Order: sequence, then structure tokens, then C-alpha cells
Amino acid sequence: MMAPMDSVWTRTQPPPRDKVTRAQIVRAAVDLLDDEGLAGLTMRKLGGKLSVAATTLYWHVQTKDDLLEYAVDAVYAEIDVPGPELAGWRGAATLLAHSMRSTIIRHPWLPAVINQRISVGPNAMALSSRGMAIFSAAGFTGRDPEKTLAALISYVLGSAGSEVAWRTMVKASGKSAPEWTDEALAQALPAAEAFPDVRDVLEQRGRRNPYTMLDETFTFGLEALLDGFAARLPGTWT
Amino acid sequence: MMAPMDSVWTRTQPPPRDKVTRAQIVRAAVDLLDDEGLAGLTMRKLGGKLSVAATTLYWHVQTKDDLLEYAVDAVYAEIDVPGPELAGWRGAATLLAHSMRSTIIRHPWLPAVINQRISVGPNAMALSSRGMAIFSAAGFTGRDPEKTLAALISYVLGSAGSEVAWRTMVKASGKSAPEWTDEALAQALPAAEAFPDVRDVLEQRGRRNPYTMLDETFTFGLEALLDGFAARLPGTWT
DNA sequence: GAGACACTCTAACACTGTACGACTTACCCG
DNA sequence: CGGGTAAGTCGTACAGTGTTAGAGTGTCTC
Repeated sequence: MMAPMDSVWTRTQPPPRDKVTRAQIVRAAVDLLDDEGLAGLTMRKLGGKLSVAATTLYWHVQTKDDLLEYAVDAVYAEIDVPGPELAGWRGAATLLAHSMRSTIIRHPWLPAVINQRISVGPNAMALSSRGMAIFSAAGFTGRDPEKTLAALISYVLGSAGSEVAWRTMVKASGKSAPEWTDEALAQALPAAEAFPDVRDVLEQRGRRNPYTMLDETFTFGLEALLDGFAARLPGTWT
Repeated sequence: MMAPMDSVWTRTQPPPRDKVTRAQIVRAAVDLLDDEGLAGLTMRKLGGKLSVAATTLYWHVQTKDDLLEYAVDAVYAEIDVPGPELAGWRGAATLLAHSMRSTIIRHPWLPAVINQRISVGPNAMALSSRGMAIFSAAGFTGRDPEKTLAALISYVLGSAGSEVAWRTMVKASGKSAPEWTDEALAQALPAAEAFPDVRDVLEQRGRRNPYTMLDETFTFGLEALLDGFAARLPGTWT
């Protein structure tokens, strides 16, 4: 394991040339965002986490917005896009959708950041490429694979975005989901009285397990969308 | 027009009791957000726009986040939800979707804000209520109207969110859409070389009219989703 | 050995959201 | 009519933000 006469003094190439690398910064930023939310990411706090002055970060990253862009692309790498040969196009699309949803739930700051600047990082492009491959293999031609993938991603993003907004509020309150719902209904939502149907919806979310209800809602829309895709496949009688 | 001896000095009742009302503040905030984006909204700038000290705003609004919540709900009022009796459930849903999309495009900051806190203002609830009525009238029962509406809104939100991200970047560059696309491809996206299919998609967006392409993509997904809903209507043979 | 380079840090600037307390009115009650 | 209470506005101030400029450190190359 150790060469003879190897010691700190004889070693010629101390491996860590820099105190931090951009990859480390990005990873730490994602951690911080996960833990403390979008407003919790501060250059000084991030520097502290890496035992480095805040301004040091600016050597590796031009601006905080750029850092966010890096963070977004890093997270994109966590979404896996199965090839269509494994589960068929519908299975592959389903897996992609669920993987994307859980990635967003793991990184709740994602939707708010994504909707400000478009994502053109390498991981985002790889996702697009592999995602389009699913629908090309399914038989879509021309611009259809692009449109189909865009629709799928839009749905997942919107759905997960709402879900994340809900989860964030519950988490920030420190209460359990049913508790939160009850309190919110009782105290803070007198407006709901005017809309009994909406009130019922919110109430149910307090009684039954809210998370399985979110799952059901997500799957419902996903299946509907995929049915719509299937009906658009060339070779389908209408 | 003027009473005898009316002057600044004799006048006893200056009609405007308050210098600003909350409604005015919210409206000005929306305007500022539309013009300068989320980062452009500043309490001091907003105060200046209303000829009022920044701290005065805090009498009418507890916090900047609260102000954003008011702004979101104010914008929700612009989305119109037709009753199902007018255009049938599918027509009504289509109109709702398009109205929501154009509202978001008019207020590009909306998606980023919406995904941080859930919306429970009166206009948001009215939208939910009337939206669910569409699908109830269509024949959906139980929790299905809620799920269907959630899916529709999720899709619109996600789709418009991506669109807005794109539009914002193009607008911020000050260039025309094709110009922007060309430059972005040429200079800033060497990563695209590794994904020729993605590159083609981006390139086409530069050649053809990008806005009609966005329309097409939006409509494609919307129709697919509505087809999926139709297939789920009770009384449909599968 | 010397100079260039990569990297880090301290100090500072302009600006942010917001708390506090003082000030000016308009209104109500005796 | 007179005084007190509340509503509303403002100046000041504070802690914290992203970011710049310049000085400093060490390492690599000739």
C-alpha cells in the first residue's frame, strides 16, 4: 500500500492542489438547498460549509445564478431514463415520470429554479435525448417525439411542483400532515367556507393519508396522458 | 367647480384618508413583477412607485412573502373558467387551459412563486371550485373531478413554466428569438454536439417561428391529456 | 533563481427585508 | 369644545445579502 520511505515530506505531489473544486461546491450547494431551501443558500454559508471564504467560491463560479444552474444540472443526473427496449415505451415513460417526480421531491427547490432559466446543461440534454428515444422507438415520427416528451415532462414538473409546495408548507410548520390540514382549515381558511366542494377536498386530505392521495392523483393524470399518447401513435385507428 | 374661498388652507376634509390601500399595493407589485421580474420587486422600489416610504407598506402587508401571496391570488382572478354548460366539458377545459397559459405568460414570475407556497386565496379557491364543476358536469364522480382538474392544471403549469423560462431568457438577451437560438447554439452550447437529436430540435426552433411551435407543443399535450380524460369518463367502453 | 500563474483571503460597497419609535393627523367620547 | 385613542406614515438603523478589487500566498515553469 505504501511505498518505502513515503511520508508527507518525501511525497512530491500533494494531491489536493485546490482547497475546493467546482464539483465540491455544487454538491455542497445542493445539500444546502435540500436542507434549508432556496432562501437558505447563501454564499457565506456555503463557504462556511466548505471551510472557505465566501469570495473564494467566485473563483470557481461566476455568479450565484450560475451556481444554481450547475446545481440544477447536477440534480438532472439523478433522473434515470430507461431505454425503450426494457419495458416498452409505456413502461419506460412511466419509469421516467416516477423517477423525475421522486427526484423533485428530494430536491424541492428545483421547480422554482427551473422555471426561471431554461436548462441546457449536459445532463438536461442527455435526459432530452434519451427521453425522445423512448418515443421514437414507440413509433412517433417527425416532431412528435419532442412534443410527447415535452408534454410528459411538463405534467410531471407541474404535478411535482404543486406537491412540493404542499410538502414544504407542512414541513415548515413542524406538524404532521393531518394536524396541519386541520389547523389550516380551522383557523386560516375562512375563505374555504364559500366553496364547500373545495373544502371537502382539503378535508379529505386531512383524514386519509395525504401522501397516498398525492400518489393516486399523480398516477391518475399520468395514465390519462399516456393513454392520450397511445391514441396518437401512428397505426392506431381512431 | 370650486367653492368660494376654497384653497388648500381652508379645505377641511382631504378626501384620501390613506395614502395607499392594500389593493393598490398589490396591483403595483404585480406591475413591477411583470416589468422587472421576481428579482426586480423591491420594497423600496415599490414604495417609490406609490410615492410612499418603503416601511409604510408594512402597515398594509405583514411581509414581502405575504405580498407575493396576495399578488398570486390577484393574478388568479384573471384566469376565466367557463361553466360546462357553454362549451361542453371538453370545450370548457380547453378554454380554461388556454386562459391559464396566457395568464402565466402575461405574468412570467408566477410559476416560480407558485411552486414555493400553495395557493389558498379566494381566487385560487374559486378557480378550483369552478374547475371541478366542469368535470363533475362531465360525469366524473367521487374524487375524480379533483384528480382530473389537478392533472389539467399541472400540465398547464408545467408547460407554461418551461415556455416562460424560454421567453424570459430570450427577452433578457434583447435579441429576436431566431437570433438568440443561433447564438446560443453556436457559442454557448458545445454540449449539444454530443446529442445531435436535441441539437436538431433546438435548431428547428430557430428556423421556424418558435412561438407557433410552442403553441403546437402545448396543444398537442393538452389534447392528449383530454383524450385520456375522455377515456376515463364513466360509461365509456374500454 | 525569477517570474508567471492559480488560487485564496480581507475589506469594502451598494443594496436587501424589516423592527422600532417618533410624528402627524382623523375620529370618538365626555 | 377638548382631550385621548387609534390609524397611518415616516426616518433611522441593523443585520445580512451578492459581488468587486487588491493584496497575499503558494506552486509550477523556465
